[in-house]
Amino acid sequence: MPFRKTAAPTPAERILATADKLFYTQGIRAVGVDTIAAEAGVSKRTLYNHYRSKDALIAAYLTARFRPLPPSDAPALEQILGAFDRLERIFASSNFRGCPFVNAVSELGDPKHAASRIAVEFKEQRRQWFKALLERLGVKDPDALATQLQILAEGAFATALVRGDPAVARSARDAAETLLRAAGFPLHRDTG
Amino acid sequence: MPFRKTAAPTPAERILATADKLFYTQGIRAVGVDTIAAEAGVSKRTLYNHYRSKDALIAAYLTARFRPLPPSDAPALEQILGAFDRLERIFASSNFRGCPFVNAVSELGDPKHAASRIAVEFKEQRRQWFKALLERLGVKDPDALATQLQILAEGAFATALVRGDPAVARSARDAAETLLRAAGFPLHRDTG
DNA sequence: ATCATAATACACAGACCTGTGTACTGCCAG
DNA sequence: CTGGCAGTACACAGGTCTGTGTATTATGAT
Repeated sequence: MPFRKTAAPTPAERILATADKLFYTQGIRAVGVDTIAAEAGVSKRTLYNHYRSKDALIAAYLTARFRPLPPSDAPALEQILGAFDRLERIFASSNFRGCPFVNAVSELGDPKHAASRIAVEFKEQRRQWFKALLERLGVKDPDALATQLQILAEGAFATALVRGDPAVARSARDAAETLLRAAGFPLHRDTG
Repeated sequence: MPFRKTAAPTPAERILATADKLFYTQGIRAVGVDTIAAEAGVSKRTLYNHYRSKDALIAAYLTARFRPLPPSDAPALEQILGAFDRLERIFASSNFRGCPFVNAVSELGDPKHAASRIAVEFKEQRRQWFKALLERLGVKDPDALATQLQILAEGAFATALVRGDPAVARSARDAAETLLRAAGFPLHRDTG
């Protein structure tokens, strides 16, 4: 089957894309499989032929969102602060509804659900991303600082969700800058 | 009706207490009114006589959780860092399930729901608590720093929820210390 | 003792949920 | 042309959900 990459999306892809949109914007428990199948232009039977249960579809939804940040050889400091800059754009997007992984954990509750494991792994991956860059910078305790930066990003997500104000990202970025400065990186100083 | 304060709780109180426990630990959408009524030892009719709808009960649940921090005349720095210390105990409690306000916003989605308003007000109240203490300290920009501290606390909540690790609170506290130090407060220095 | 209030038990409506069963249609490879 | 496969349409089971209706009992104030 040649040209699959540019051809129309398969039913499975449409189902996943629709689930992603609805799960994220309306909540996992709030959306039924009937709705997903209908919106994906697919019969419910087909949906269950591709995903054995709603839980499996939920797991697939989160797995598909689990993408590593693309590697870059830009300066480490730039990358770290750039991540916070990107948050503001994410928060400003019209359908922003918080972090899908945190939302899933919060909604599902059950720590034994696959969603919990995926969420933990995702967050740890993000933390490691920070850590690798901090190691490249040679800071004293990259692990601790990475955790702190990750907490800042997490807090920005939650606060942006509640307040509905993307500017929170800038506050988080400012705090990140302060933490980096305190770790010995002057950046450009605003005050002489 | 004398002795009401020490007498057995009224049905309305039992309903609210039960709703609080179940909503918080299992999720709002995951718990039905039948369950709440049964667990509160009350007929469903009674529940609906006290709360006109589940949404009203949700709002009452969050309103009841909306309690201001008790005023204290301890040193401002002590109070701020003490707040982060308390987080660790909160996170370690066996039924910790994240921030009920954030969870409600995340679960309900609808920004028009009363829960959203209550959550925004609660978070702003917390921020103002930080801000008042920072003003007392005479920091340069109390508003900005208050937001940053609030973001840290928020991030600690979400991270503790996902990771299930109360020690996150200490990371947040460390970051808060760094931010305060950078604002000109030496605290006690660990390093000469 | 009486009477209003409050709570109870219980059935029910109407909607929605996940998941399955079944029979039919279109399509494509051989 | 034909057989298999993927998808469709549609009904249904069995459960849960919110919210209401109704008739009965308990309680407490006067």
